[in-house]
Amino acid sequence: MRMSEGVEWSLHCCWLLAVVDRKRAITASRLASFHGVPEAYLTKILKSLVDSEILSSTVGPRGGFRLAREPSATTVLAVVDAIEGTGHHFRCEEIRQRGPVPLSPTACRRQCGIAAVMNEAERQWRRSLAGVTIADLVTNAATQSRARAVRWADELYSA
Amino acid sequence: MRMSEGVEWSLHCCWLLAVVDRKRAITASRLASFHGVPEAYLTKILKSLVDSEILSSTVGPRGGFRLAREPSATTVLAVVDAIEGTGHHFRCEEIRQRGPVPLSPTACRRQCGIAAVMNEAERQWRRSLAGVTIADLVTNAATQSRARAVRWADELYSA
DNA sequence: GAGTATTTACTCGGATACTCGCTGTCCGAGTAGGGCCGG
DNA sequence: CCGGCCCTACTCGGACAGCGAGTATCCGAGTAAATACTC
Repeated sequence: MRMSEGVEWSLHCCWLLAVVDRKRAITASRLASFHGVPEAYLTKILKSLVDSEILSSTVGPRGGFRLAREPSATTVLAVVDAIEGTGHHFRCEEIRQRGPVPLSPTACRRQCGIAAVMNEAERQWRRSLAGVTIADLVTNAATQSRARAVRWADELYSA
Repeated sequence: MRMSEGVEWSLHCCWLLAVVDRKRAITASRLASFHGVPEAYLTKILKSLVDSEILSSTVGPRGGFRLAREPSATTVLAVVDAIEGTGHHFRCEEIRQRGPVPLSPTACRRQCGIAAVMNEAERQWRRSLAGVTIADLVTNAATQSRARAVRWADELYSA
């Protein structure tokens, strides 16, 4: 049950886009270079974020990606869901209805107790992630982190 | 980020072992039959539980598996960890140290803010799972579920 | 100098291979119960 | 009848294939800016 690598990349990209000027788009190539990750695959990840309306993309010269909304309007949970999908971690296969002595369908109206426990835990997980926004990530970031991002972005603009 | 199927099987097996008489071992073959899952693979799963000292196994005739401790002494979290491993869901690859403008190692002493958020969410998830034991699962189960398990076990004993 | 058609370079997006972990299976080592023999 | 020995059937455990999701990559369609030309 490891989380996809794309989640880390996505959050770092959102963070970077929030730190630098939002009016200026950043290309997938630049984002990949800054983070030291393969460009082609990152593009695929970014597309998922666009599909979820977390980022917006502009094609052609001077194009690239930018945040679709204010940083405070996008939660970490939304980013995770965009990459990992919204399906439950624990998928109840209803094995209580299998075997030589299956439980009657009427008794299965009530959700399996095991699934209930797992889903409740996942709910707590989602609640925690829903409480943090991209803006919070920027606020809590170390000064040095923000500084290097801004410096890098300035070099981009001057060139 | 889907959870392994073995988790569901493990929890159902632990539940069943807790419901029936604990002094009597149940073979992997019987457990697989009751739940309608492949026996060979279930054996592999059960071995993980034995390695984690959640179950104990007895070989030879009249052998099988049984709970290693009281049902109230084993949490759902322990079962999940036994199958999925204790590694973090979110593995921080420290991409802030990569790229053309890497963050200085001294600044990386403090944990990456993104990793901190993800780990906190996982902590909430684990806390929720740690609050439920196998005994709780038995208590909360529907009467019909317990009844069919006991009936099935009785047939086993009589044979 | 201003407007416009054209060029052009640059962007994203979908179709296409590759890898690793979960899934599934098999047969062999080891053991404890059950039967047999002897006293 | 009772005790001990041997046999046997049954159990788990580790080694061996198969598949699907995630990972990684490439090239083509589309676009908006820059440019050159005309009025």
